[in-house]
Amino acid sequence: MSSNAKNEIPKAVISRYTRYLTALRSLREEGVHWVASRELADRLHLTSSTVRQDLSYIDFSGISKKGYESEGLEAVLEKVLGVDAPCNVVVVGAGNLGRAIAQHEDFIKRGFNISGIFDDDKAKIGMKVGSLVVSDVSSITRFIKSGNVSIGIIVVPESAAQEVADMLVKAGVQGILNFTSTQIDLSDNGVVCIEARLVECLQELSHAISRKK
Amino acid sequence: MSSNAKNEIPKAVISRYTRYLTALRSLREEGVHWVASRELADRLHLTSSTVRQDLSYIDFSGISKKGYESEGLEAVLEKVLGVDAPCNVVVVGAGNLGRAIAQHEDFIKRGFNISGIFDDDKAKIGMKVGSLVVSDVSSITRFIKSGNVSIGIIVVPESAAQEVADMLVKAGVQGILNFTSTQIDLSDNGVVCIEARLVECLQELSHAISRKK
DNA sequence: TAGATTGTTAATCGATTAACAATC
DNA sequence: TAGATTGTTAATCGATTAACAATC
Repeated sequence: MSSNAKNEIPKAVISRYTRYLTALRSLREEGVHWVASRELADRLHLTSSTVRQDLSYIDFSGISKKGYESEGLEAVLEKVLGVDAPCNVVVVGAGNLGRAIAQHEDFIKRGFNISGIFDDDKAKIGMKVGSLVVSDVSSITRFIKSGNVSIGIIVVPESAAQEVADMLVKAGVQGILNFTSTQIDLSDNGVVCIEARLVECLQELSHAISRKK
Repeated sequence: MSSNAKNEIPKAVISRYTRYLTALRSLREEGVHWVASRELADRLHLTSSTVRQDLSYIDFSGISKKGYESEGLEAVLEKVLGVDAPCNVVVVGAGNLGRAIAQHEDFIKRGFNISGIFDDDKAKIGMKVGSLVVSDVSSITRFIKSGNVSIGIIVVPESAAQEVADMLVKAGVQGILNFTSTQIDLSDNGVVCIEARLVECLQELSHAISRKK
C-alpha cells in the first residue's frame, strides 16, 4: 500500500522515470511481466534502494517476493510523465541535423509526432523531408496555433537560436528542446526549455578520458 | 591566489565547465576580455556563488573588481576538460541521424574531427557523406587502431547498440557517445559512455509541460 | 579612499544509500 | 513456514547557496 500524493516529485526522480520507462518497454518486448527493483536497478546501473525510493512517489505498489507488474508500472509512469497521449512537435531548421531529427523513428515510436519542419532559407523551403515538406518559417505561428503543437525543437545555427525560441514562445508552444549550444533565455513566460547540449556531452567524455591517463 | 590542486573535481562542476566554455567562446566573439562571476552566472542561469565555487577547483584566479580574464579562463578550462587538442571520432550507423551527426559543424568547430562513418547495410556502404564515404563496419577495428580514434558515436537501431559498443571497446576507443535509448553495459573495461537520451529529453519536457496544467 | 568583486568557509538543501520491519 | 522483496525511515553523501573577510 503505497500512495504518496506528494505534490512535487524531485527532478532527479523524474529524469530516472524516463529511463525506467525505456527499460519497461524492452521488458514488455521480452515478454517479462514482473520485475524486481534489483533487476530494474541492474539494467540502469542504479541501486535497488534508489528504484524503490523513486517508485514511492507514485501511486503504484509492488508485491513482496514478486516485484512490480511491468505493464501496470509502464502505464503509470507514462501518465506521470504526460506521455500517455501523442503530442505534436515542430522542428525549426532544415539543415542536416534538423532533417534527421524530423525523421527520427524513435520519436514517432514514443508518441512524439513531428508535424512540421521550417526554415528561412529559400533553397530549403519546399524540400521533401520524409513525408513532410519544409515550410517557410514565417508561416510557423499560424501552423502552431492551428495544429495543436506543444513542443518546438530548435536545430538552427547558434546565432539564430534565441530569436527562434522567442518566435516559438510567441506562437504558443509550451516546451522547447534546444539542440544548439546557445543557452536559451525564457524570462518568466511559463515555457520550459531543455538543452540537448551535444557538444557538451562530447566534452564531458573528453574530460573523463583524459582523467584516466 | 587560488590553486586548489584537488585531485577530484565534482561531476556537476565538470558538467558546468563545458557550459562556461561555450559562454566564454561567445564572449570572445563579442570581444569581451573580462567577465565577472555574476555576468557568467546570469548567462547560464546560475548564481555567482556557484560560479566562484566551481572556479575554485582550478588553478586560475580572478581579480577583485575586474572578474576573470576570459581568454585565459577559456584556455584553462579547455585543458581541464581535455579539449585543448583535436580528437578523432567515428560514427557507427549511417541512417539519417548518423549521417547528420557525421556532418555536424558544431562538432568540428569544437575540435571533434569525425574521421569515419560505418554501417553494416550494403545499400549504405559506399554512400558519400560530406567528405566521407560510408565504410563496412567489419573494417572498423583496423580503422580505429590505425587512425588514433578515441571516441565512437553509436547511432544504430536500439537492438544493435550493445553489440556495436562491444565492438568499439574491443577496437580500442576510450569513450562512447550513445544516441540510442539502450543503456550500454561496459563492465569494467575502463571505457566511459555518455548517453545522449534524446527521447528521454522530450519525455522530461512532456512532464514539465503537463505539470503546469 | 570607497566600492565592487573575489575566494573560501559554513550552512542549507537535495539526492542517494543503508537498514530493517512488514508482507506476500 | 521460510525466504525474498517491498516500502519507508534515518543516515550519509554531495551540491548549492549565503555570508563575509580579503583584496584590488
